[in-house]
Amino acid sequence: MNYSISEENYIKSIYHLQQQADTVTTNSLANELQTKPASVTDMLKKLQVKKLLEYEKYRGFRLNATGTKVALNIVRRHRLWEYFLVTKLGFDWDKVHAIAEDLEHVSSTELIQKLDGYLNFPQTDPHGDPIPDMHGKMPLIKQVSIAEVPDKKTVVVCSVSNQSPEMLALLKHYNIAIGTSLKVNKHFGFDGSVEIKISKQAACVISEQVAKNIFVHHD
Amino acid sequence: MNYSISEENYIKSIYHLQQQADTVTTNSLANELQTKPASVTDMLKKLQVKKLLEYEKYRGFRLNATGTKVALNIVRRHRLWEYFLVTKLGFDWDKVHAIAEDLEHVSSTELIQKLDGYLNFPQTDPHGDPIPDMHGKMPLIKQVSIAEVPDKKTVVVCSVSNQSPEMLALLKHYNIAIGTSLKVNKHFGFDGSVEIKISKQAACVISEQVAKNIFVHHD
DNA sequence: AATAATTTTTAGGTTTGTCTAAATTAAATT
DNA sequence: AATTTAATTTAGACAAACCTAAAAATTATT
Repeated sequence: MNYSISEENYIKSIYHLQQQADTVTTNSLANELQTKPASVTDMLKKLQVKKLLEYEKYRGFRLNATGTKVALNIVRRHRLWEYFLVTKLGFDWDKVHAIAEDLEHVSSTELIQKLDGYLNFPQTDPHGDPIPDMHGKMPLIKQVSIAEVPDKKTVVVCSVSNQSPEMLALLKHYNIAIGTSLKVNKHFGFDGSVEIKISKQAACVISEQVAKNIFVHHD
Repeated sequence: MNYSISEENYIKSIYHLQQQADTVTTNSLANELQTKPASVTDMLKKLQVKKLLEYEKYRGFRLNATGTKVALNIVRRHRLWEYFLVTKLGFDWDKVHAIAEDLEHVSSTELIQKLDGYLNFPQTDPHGDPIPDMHGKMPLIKQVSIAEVPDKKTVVVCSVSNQSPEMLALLKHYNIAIGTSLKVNKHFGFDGSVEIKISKQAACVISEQVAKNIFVHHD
């Protein structure tokens, strides 16, 4: 099956919204896609006819197994291209999203297979988000926020849940990026702040709010 | 200015047809694009309004300066992607066209700039066709068919004008590809056939017809 | 030069994806 | 429980890009 760019964008957005709430509403999807609720309803009918989702009028909707597989394929393409743009073309990781948004719709399976191999089968994209395999299987990467890491443990940053410009500025200031290895020295019970140490830099303290948004995995 | 995928396909096809005849007809364009003449007329009106071509009813049409620039940009993107697909992803050069056809419509200038740099500013695509630069300037590569090369000269294959499956099979048989270096030993006046020698392989004779279709430049 | 054949354009219709405005259903409030 | 508010859907239009069939213009043939 082949889907239009528009259909793919809807499928992908539904998939993303489902990660948070398990059933998606017309308004939230319209908002996500910067379109009008009436347009969403129109497209839902189409996707339902194509048997990609469960949909009951006025009741919300969610992707079924087929729809999820399609979504994961789009996510796979998106994240592989992001990885390519950062590691090969030298883009900053916070600037690749829009371009990957276009590239993800080029749907040659052979292209994606070869790209995957060329990139050496990366497990996560530059933001630390896992890249589904050909069959839609996500690599399991146990990730924990810094707030939950025991003292004295060394970990590797693998994703950042809040990607606002403010957060990115902060990360740049602390010199933290995906792949950065750091040691969690001590948690301060009073305000939940955490002292961390990055390789040869001086130790520094991050607030609980920041600690909760930086995810890491054991080394 | 930004153009739709459809508009870009029309512009590119007009450009290609202009290379041969200098004014393009509705039917030939319809044929090139696998569409109907009526659809072509519709699009021509649009492109005329956007001031990309000279068009007189019933009289044929051609891209103006602006249109040509747009076309060259699309050609540039197409050829850079083809080069990428072959040299980085390991595709066969005769299989990349369709995929590049999709990739060429991703129109981020920054993407193409970085891709160009990553590929080391190639002058020609895998078929030996020149890649226009950012401003639409084509690199001048003096190319001559093997039939015209003087005896005893060593040259590098840079393009093949006939790209039929039969021709490609022949090239594969002789072990000739873009970039292959070969020595032109001797022209046989009787039938125009030519003896060539490729690096460590035994010398072989190609027919005049083949010699006329393989273009080379001096080393 | 008149007619036949071909090419191109116009007229009007279809599909996809969007929209606004109105109607309907569900949820929240009193 | 009745009513107000909010969310969703329907109805009807619109633009882009395509189509078929008919009309108009050009080119070729006799």
